[in-house]
Amino acid sequence: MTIVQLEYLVAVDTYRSFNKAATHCFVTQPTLSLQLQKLEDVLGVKLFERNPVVPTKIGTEIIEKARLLLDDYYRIREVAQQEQRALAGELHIGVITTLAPYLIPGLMSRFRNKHPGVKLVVWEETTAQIIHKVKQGVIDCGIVSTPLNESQLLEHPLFTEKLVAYVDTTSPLAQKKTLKPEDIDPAEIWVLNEGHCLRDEVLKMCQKKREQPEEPTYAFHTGSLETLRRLVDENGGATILPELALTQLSKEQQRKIRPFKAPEPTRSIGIITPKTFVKRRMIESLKQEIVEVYETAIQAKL
DNA sequence: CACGAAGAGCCGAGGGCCAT
DNA sequence: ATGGCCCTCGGCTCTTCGTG
Repeated sequence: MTIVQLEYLVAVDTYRSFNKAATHCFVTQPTLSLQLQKLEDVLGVKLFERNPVVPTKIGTEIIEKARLLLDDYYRIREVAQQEQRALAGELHIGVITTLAPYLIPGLMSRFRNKHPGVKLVVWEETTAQIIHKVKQGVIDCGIVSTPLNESQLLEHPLFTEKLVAYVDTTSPLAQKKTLKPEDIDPAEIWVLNEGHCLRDEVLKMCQKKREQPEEPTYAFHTGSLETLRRLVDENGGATILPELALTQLSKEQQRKIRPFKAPEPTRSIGIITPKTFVKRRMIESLKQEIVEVYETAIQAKL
């Protein structure tokens, strides 16, 4: 049994025609027929019915295994090719909406300068959508809040950022210089809509010391931290923001920041990939650039 | 290292089968 | 009868392996 025979097998299944499969494999039809015949001889089973070309029951089972095996074979080749070449190609990344506006602009320009051969394609999504797309192979990796504990995925840690309160001057919370999570009433803060991991983290954090879990009173369905911040500016109240969202604030806005007392609440950001991910060098470079963008942004804020 | 035999893989030509 | 599809056959090229 050879890889070529398995490629012919899968091609015949795909095109359901020896002729079209042969054209696709860049050989003549007799060559493909002969190889398939040999494969059938070696395996001792008939893989296809002819006229019309339909896989047999055992053929269907074998084709399924052949597809998996060829997938691994192509991955091995890609790994070897990547080692030989400069970084090139496309890298599809999913980024959670609470991170993308503060990370991606800087990351795009840095990455393009260092790796001009790589085209970054970024998808701004919720965590659930990113997990789904990574598992489906639609995107190569996702930048999300970790841990997720998904058995099919690998998590590569990037950085841990602090969470702070953003409090309007009219709020009683503004009287304190530092806060404890239990100072904040979850029913009285602006939060993201459902599906965003930061919403869950914030509600969990504020409800730790409360007996009855509370749902936020304010109803505004947004996935944007900028909208939350402006809601506080215009309507009063408070919200919880990650550190990266504090860059580029005006002096007046900076006065609304209230850090938490130690141990400060944080969120961990990491890259998720399928366990069998291929573009290792690209993702390693991506990790390095993200950490540098984060550190530069945090230092600029200080 | 050079050479020849054997085997593998390919192609074009031609034939058989089947549906229209 | 015709056309499409697949199989078989004969011959060519290339690679591998054994031998001197």
